[in-house]
Amino acid sequence: MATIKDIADMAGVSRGTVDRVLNRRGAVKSDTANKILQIADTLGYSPSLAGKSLAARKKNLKFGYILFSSTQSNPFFIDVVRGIGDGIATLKEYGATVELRFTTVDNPTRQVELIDELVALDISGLVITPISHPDVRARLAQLSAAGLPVVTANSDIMGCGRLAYVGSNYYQSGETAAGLMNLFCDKRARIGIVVGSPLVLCHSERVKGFTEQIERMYPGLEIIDSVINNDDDFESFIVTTKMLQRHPEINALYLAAAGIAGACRAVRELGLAGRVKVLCFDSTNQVRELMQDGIIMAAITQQPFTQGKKPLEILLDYVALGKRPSKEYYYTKIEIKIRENI
Amino acid sequence: MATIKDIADMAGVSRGTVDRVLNRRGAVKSDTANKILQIADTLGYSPSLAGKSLAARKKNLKFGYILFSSTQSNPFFIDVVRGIGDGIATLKEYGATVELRFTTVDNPTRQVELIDELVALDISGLVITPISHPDVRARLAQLSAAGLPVVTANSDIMGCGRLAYVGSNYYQSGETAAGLMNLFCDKRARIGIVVGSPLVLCHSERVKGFTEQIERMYPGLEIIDSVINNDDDFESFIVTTKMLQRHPEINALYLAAAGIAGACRAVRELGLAGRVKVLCFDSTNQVRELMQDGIIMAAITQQPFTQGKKPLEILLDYVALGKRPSKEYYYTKIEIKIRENI
DNA sequence: TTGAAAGCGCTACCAA
DNA sequence: TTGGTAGCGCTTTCAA
Repeated sequence: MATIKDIADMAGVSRGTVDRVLNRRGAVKSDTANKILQIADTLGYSPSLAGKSLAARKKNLKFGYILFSSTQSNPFFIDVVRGIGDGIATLKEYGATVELRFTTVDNPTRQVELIDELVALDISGLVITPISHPDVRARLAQLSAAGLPVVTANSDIMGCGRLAYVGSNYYQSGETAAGLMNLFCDKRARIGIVVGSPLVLCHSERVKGFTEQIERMYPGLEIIDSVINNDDDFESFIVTTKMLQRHPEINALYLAAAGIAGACRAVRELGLAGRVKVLCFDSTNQVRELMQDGIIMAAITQQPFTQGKKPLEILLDYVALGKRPSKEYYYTKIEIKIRENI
Repeated sequence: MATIKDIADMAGVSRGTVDRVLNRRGAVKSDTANKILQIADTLGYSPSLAGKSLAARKKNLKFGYILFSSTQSNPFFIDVVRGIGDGIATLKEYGATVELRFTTVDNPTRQVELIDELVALDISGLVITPISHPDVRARLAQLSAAGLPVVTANSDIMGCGRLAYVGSNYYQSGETAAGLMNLFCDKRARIGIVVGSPLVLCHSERVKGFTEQIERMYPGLEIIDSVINNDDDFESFIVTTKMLQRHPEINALYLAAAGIAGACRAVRELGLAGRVKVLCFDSTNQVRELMQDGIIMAAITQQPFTQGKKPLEILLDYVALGKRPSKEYYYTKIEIKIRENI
């Protein structure tokens, strides 16, 4: 519980000097500096967050947050937005504010525009759910290089020099799905896959992890067919129905995208409820109900709340408290939900 | 982002007066008080934690923490202790310290002694993993009545007037186990149960939730037999072996206690690996390995870290920031772990 | 019943 | 290269 004042007293210097040494601002004679570091070390000094936070108020920090997909189109993002709200409340402690913007998944140009808009607002940090597009990557790389800390959330983008990524490990989620499927089907299944779009990175990673883990570990699982539903319930119903009719031997469905209700409706209308085992991602009220009805066996979930909030905390620590994130990848927990624990 | 100063200025009074009104200390003329409350309301005032935390340092708060079972006897508590350590670090911000004591599960007299020892140290809050015994309950009730805030952790005790409970919902864990068993065994299983001791509340709740959920929802699951292992690996091996020999029709094991390795060894030595499906609680390195080997299918876990840390935060909020806990039961998440996501 | 001021730990700024 | 000081929001104490 040593404070800067303690150190200053012991070293016979002023608090300003100690501050300069510990935070590398301004020049200090190396003798004094060493002495101060030495004392700080033996005292086990660790700065008080409360003190820092109080002092940071004068800075009037502002952060930017760009999220793709609005809450309407995908219920998953409702909890992400709740997390962001909670993060904003925390930042208020530091007198910091957040500028939040939304984009759609398919408009990289617009996303770059939004980035520029926020930068013009003089933000000192940016959280973004980046669209996988060279233009976005280039703009982010440029900003990072210029010293603006960037944190990616929910979806990552390589080689842009960002500070950290917060989100799910989609590949491992896919592996987990494979393991679950193996247990649920007693090591023997013929599987149909429904995916949103091969272009959405998180969906394709989920499929990749799933198939590769099956190849490695579960020879009894066989992937029969795979269809695309573009995350749309109606399309999902159509393509799933067709797949199940085409391959009556399918006895398990792996839903790696949204459009879950549509796929489940296909199962139900073909009279396959309970006979075809269904595994999906993310938990919504719809999923909950479908579990109660015995259509869906299990859902693998992310931590949307954390994925909304944590990135802001990382930026704050970095900018206001001078603390680099302790790791580059903040993978959230991969949870398995069934009827009883959802 | 209104501050006490803002309110004071607008009301034309001093900060002291505002403080007296907002925190109900000292007497204030009701006219002034109303005016201040009114202004605070329209400004949407919410106190700054940083400010409070800084001011709280002068109080030199001290809390007590009594945990039963040492880290040696039960690996689950290693993570609980890690959580406590993290909580202590947080409290340091507030200049608060924690006195930590350990007891064994079977010595309520000793636990009461420890409580008294801590009270003599003039603590302003107590976290305890209480032993289910009238003496403990009575002492806690007495302290709570006298105004000492008490939070129970990991295990609860009724009717002692405690502020809150942080821990798992063991009954619901049992229900979740039933649901999982049903999915893993394709709605049809003959189950053997291994339990630590019918006297340990959390074990009996796990069994109760399990059997009741089976009665309600899963008619294909049949409980064949149940044995007691006193949480000991060697005993566990013996009784599990005997049970499996006595009932060769058993094809699923529900392990509701410690002594997991012993039970699994019985399965292995009888050549039943893979044929008898094993479900257990809490994740340790042993459990991890047994999953890799395909002996254990899944583990249902608590959140030991949170269960160690959260109680301290609740006490701090209550004592230092004057914030009552938002709920009485802080149930931690019931997680399902398989080979891929453990 | 109220006001004034000091102090909790840290940072920023000005003066030396 | 260093010291001194004011101020962030809140609590507490002393004086009025």
